[in-house]
Amino acid sequence: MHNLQELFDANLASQPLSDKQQAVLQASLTLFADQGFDRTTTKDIAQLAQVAEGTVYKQFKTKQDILNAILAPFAQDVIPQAANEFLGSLRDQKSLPFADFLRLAVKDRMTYALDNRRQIRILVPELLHNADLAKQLLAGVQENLTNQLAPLFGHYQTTGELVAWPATRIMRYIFSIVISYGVPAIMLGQPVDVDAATNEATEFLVRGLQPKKEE
Amino acid sequence: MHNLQELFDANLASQPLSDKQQAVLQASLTLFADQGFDRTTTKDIAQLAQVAEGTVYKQFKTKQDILNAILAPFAQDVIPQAANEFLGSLRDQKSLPFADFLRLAVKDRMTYALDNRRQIRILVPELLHNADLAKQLLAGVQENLTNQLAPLFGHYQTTGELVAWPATRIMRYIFSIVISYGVPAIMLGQPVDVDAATNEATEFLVRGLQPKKEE
Amino acid sequence: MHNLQELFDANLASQPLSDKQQAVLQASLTLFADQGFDRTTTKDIAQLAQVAEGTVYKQFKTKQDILNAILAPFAQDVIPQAANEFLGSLRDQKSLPFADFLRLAVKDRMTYALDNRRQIRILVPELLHNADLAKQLLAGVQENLTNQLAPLFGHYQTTGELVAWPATRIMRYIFSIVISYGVPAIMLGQPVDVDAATNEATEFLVRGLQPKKEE
Amino acid sequence: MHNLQELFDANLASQPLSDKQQAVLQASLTLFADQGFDRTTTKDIAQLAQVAEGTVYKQFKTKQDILNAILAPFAQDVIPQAANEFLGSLRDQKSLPFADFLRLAVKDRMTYALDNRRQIRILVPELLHNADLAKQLLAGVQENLTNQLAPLFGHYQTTGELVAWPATRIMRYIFSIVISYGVPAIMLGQPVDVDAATNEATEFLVRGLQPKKEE
DNA sequence: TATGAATGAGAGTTCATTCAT
DNA sequence: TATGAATGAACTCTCATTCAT
Repeated sequence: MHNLQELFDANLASQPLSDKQQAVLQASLTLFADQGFDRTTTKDIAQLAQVAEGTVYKQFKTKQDILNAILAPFAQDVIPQAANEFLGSLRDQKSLPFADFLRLAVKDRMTYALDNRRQIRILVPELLHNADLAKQLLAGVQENLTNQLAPLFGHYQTTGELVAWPATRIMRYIFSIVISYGVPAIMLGQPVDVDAATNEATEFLVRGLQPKKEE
Repeated sequence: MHNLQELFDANLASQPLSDKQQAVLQASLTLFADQGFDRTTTKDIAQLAQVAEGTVYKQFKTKQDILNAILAPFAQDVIPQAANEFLGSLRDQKSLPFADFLRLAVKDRMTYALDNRRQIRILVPELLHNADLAKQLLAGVQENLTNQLAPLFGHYQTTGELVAWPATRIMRYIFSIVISYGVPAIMLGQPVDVDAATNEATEFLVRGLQPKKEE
Repeated sequence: MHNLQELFDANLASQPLSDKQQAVLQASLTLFADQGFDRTTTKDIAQLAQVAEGTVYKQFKTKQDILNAILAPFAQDVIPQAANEFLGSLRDQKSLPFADFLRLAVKDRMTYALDNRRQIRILVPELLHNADLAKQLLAGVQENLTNQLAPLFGHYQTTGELVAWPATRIMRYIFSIVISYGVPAIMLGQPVDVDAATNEATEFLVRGLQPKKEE
Repeated sequence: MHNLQELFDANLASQPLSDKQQAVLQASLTLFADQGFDRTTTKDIAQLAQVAEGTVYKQFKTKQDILNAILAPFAQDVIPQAANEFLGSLRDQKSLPFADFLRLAVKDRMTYALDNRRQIRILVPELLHNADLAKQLLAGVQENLTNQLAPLFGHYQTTGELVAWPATRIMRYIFSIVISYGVPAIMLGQPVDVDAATNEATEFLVRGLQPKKEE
């Protein structure tokens, strides 16, 4: 399960949210992503969710709480969960050549990003205007990557398939290249050919991350 | 002149803007970047600019107009201008090895991004919630890069120093790697060692963009 | 039975009110007295009464109806009832010296006021913002006192123990002095030594209401 | 200047309040007194004051602030000021017989209460639901009376014109009798014949507060 | 009968914008 | 030109009341 949306839905199901409350969250997700949090009124949300405005406030005390309910899984559970899950499956395949591992990882993360376009559209502006959230998220990601990815990279560095750079640096490149292919979809809603993008991105990353002959 | 701020100032100077109007724009730039457009009130702007609220509306008919005055240079003139300027200087140095050219380009663009952190912080959320602006900007960048960079890349591809990929693809990689080094500064205001970052980024890009031996 | 609370409960018992409805009224009495009618929500009432919000509306069609159910006994039945009861017992003791009668009356009314602190706390603001209720109550009290107390005062005026003022004037002084000793309890919940207060109040009232030697 | 209204107005004049802001306060005073604070909407206030609703919030940040602006003078400055002023004038007339002093004091305070009916109507419900305000006010009054009235009473006790009770007890009787004559005006807006009421009240108080022959 | 989720009118408050000075 | 008091539409949020279960 790599889709934040699914985790999000699962999260909601774990709380006893009525159909109408679910509708409120779905409507909020859509509207916050399209228009931004500040440009979305609670009236808009109520209309799209087909409920009364008061209903919006039955589950969530404030409009900000709705945003939190949408973003909390990102900053707290969802990202690490997804990463663990993904990394768990990778660990069993250490025998894979680095290029194949990279292809899998790139495709996985690219799919993940595309599946959660709307959450990303909401998260990005929030990170820019909320330094606390930004630091919290960065710390979570940092810790997760350091603990989980460093060993994996270490393995491929030992086999001579991966350049001997710090895990953070390697991740920076993978992450930014993957994101760069997601931007048209996230920003403009344009469709992305995941397989083609994966191939292109992987091809470039493998070149850049392979040790040189003399290294 | 690679600093958008300078172009921006120059732009303003071309119009007859009083000192107070300049102060309004400076205050708006700061506040929009820090708190976001929607969370900045015209009262905030007036206070920071040390003018009366009515004065804000002497030059700009609406709050949105202030945003436009800040962002217009990006989407219309400033980016292409800067690119032209930069490219012009590069064209004279075609004899440079690709790695040196790349290092110059990376440092230039990284400095550029860092110098214009605040504008980027304003622009990004706006692009996410304003598809028109996004398309307009993308088109401008696209055209600029295609017309100006394609020949440059062609040159290095001819000399066998640059892999035979389309200009767009090459630019995507350069751009996303450069941006990845700017993120901590843009998002969190953390200082960046431009020289170290340039070296790291260039090292990786050169590896990834060099033709393989057998190519 | 001098406690309005008891009459109130008796009143309620005469109507077929379920335990839950009783709980609603008790909770309302407490909350209206502490926070005021307007600052008490039906949710507050439901929570304190340990019933669902809908249950509040089974017996009482509106929130205002609850207030009426609490205040009606005051304006209609309760005050006159209590007065009659009190006066009946006094009539049998006409032989009492005025000072002793006054002491009994003062203690009785002071106890009464203290026992019904909460109702008074609710009633006072309501009287200030509801001229009709105020007139209704005043008329009831006036009539009651005129009919019942005037003869009693007449008796003591005949015996030369009570100054020859109109019953209303005499009652005004008794009432306001009694109330003045109840204020700390009613307003601040501070305990009152009823016996000491009775003695003080009676001492002063007897001085003020005794005919002068030459009268 | 015994009218709280005048002190209040003076207070406002000391702040630079525009005509519209004054109108807002006047309208609030009227409406809070007539309907109660909670039953008065800011729309009501704006309409009566003939201003826009936003104007209500130019001087006062919240509706509660308007209430504070009306009540603050009572709890903080105005009551002590008025008392001092009154007491100062009395001190020069120590030679007055107690009965004449009492008549002056009663008339003064009765006029004061009647002139400030509306503030009292607002203050009373607020005191009942706001223990802090109640304590604050009580403390202020207590201190003021103790410091200023005790000596005055002491004087008349020395001359044998006033019973040897504590100042608090004496004040309690004066205050409650005066208030009792103000109630019809405060509660129902009925006119009061101040001179007649003063005579009645003074007559009773003098009887009750004169030392007995044998004392 | 009792529940509590749902309702929606209306409350307090904000803020971009206007305009008399 | 610059001011800032004034505006009023629109926002977030509350809460008395209803009604399907």
